[in-house]
Amino acid sequence: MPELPEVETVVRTLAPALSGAAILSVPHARADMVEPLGHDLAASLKGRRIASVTRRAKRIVFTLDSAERFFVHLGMTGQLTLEPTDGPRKKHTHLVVDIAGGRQLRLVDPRRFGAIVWLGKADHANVGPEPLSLLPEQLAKILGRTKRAVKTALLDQTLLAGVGNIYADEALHAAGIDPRRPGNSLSTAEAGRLNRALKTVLRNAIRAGGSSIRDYVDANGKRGDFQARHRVYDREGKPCHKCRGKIIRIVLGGRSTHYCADCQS
DNA sequence: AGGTTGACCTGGACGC
DNA sequence: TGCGTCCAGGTCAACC
Repeated sequence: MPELPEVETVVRTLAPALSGAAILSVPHARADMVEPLGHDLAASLKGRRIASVTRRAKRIVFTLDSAERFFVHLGMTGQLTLEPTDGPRKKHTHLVVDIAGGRQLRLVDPRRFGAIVWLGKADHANVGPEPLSLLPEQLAKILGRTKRAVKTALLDQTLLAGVGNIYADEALHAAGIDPRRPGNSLSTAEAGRLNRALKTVLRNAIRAGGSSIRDYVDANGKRGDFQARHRVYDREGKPCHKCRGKIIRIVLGGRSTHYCADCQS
């Protein structure tokens, strides 16, 4: 579900409420969703304060007053919300953190593709640069090193962090680039266009509060609006907004891929 | 070694 | 109504 704009929206709705807040206890943490396996999350969090809530890639990062960190990854169906302590607990609630002031931070994730990862003082591993602060020559270099389809390369989190299936398709459409093109076949100008398109699409999506296809909500339970402005994602058979061409759907690297047969080739 | 495929899960939409 | 099939904002490990 959640890509960079959705995760960023969750962070922005959580941070004001949680910065400086005290963690009272951890009444529930599903053991098989905590990494490293067997780590005692409750013991690590109890009595600490949350210094900040930030985003890195698709990860919601909590920094404690001890300078230790953990992050929540939402997988496909994760929802991280703030609820009143006495509010009803939804099915598939896998993490509950008691916060001072009668609030609970809760993770609901039916498919359980998400995770709660204790970092301690270690750094994030295996995540590429952030697309919102990427220079055009950096993107050109990243793509120039692979002959995989450019769409597939954009999804590789070790190359670029935070872009997922929706925004890869949307950015390639905005840049007018065929998603099947080998990464190393893009010209410098095309890489530059793609770099700009990624930033524009991601920023607009953040401004709209993300895309809610089915599950995604922010920390207050509110859905995003960006799905109404998708140009290609989930628009198979519909007309292209740019050229009236037909949006087609193919499978690339095992992922559903949408593009305009006319203005992206 | 780079690149592709299936597995991990639940639930909603669809067809019969 | 009730099955069975397919699909989904992500990421790994296991394979060619």
